[in-house]
Amino acid sequence: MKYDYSPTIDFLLDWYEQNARILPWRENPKPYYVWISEIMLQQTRVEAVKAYFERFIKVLPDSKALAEVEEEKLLKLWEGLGYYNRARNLQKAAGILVSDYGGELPGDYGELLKLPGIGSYTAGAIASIAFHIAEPAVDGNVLRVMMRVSGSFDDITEMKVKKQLEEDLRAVLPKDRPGDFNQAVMELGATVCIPVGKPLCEKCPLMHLCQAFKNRTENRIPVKKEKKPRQVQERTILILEMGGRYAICKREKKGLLAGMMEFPGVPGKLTPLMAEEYLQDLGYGAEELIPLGEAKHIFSHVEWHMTGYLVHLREGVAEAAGCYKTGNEENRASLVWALKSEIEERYSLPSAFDFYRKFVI
DNA sequence: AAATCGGGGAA
DNA sequence: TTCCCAGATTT
Repeated sequence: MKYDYSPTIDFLLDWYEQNARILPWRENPKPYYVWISEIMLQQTRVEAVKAYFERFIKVLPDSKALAEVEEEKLLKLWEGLGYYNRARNLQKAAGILVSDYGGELPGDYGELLKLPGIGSYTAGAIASIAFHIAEPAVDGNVLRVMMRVSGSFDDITEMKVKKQLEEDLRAVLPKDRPGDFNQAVMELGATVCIPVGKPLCEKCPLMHLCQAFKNRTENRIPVKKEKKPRQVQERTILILEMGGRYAICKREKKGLLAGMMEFPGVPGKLTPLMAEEYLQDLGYGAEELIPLGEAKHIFSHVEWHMTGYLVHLREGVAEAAGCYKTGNEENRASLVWALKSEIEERYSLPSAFDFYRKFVI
């Protein structure tokens, strides 16, 4: 249902002036900085983004630098942030900016929306914050705050609900300060109208006009569909060591952790005997096989239960084997024999492997 | 419309 | 444990 949010505007703008947090990307909200920060902030908390943002713009200060950087270096900068296609889309978009837009972001909502990695939220955020264009930026915060304000039990996981809210907000957005308004709602959602635990309604500038507060339904809004349980995958991780170097290989181009580096892995939970046999079949004669224990890593929709072994190989056997076949995965991925320092400084090894990474010395 | 894609902090 | 985060893209 359509709702008139215009009464919230002045309260939100006044509140934001007093309560805006100091954030790195707010100090100088030029389009490139707003863009990078907004991409990093997708499904990621402000606190986690701060350090990544500062390091990123130091190494890649503009879209030209981003367009030209080696992918390996880009992914290393992104290591640990997750959703790695965000980084690749960032670089694709930078290439388009350099070739079609003189290296600058376009000050137009529709043009922004065309760029890879930029959807309706991010286009609105960049347009309003960096260019003062009156477009809404509806994220999870805005949906939660506004559904509570209007007392709506609409399911916010449905796209049409988001579309409706965007439409309602576009109609009333203050033309002089659209960026401040959008940020005000998000700030309020992050610090007062919080998603988990009891919202701090007594501190809220919208308390007197909030339907959820009036009806005491703030803890029942927003409504969301329940998500399906995660699938559990057993996996055996092999840390192959030979002459002080460790084997890592590139994951497939598609799917989970696409194109990131990993320790060789095999689907299933292998016992020491099975692991030894597996290596033998591949032509790797293990000198010693040390169980490293079990580790769990939880992704959003999959759960890895890992069993790890440290395998000391005899010098030369790896060359004999030539390449490494990773379990049931059809392709044969060539191994990179890396030093500890190279794994730390050069190759992007996702956090999923943190537990076993410790055993690389 | 539903599934996929990371990781971490808080309750 | 579960939830959810300044979502976008693919199926």
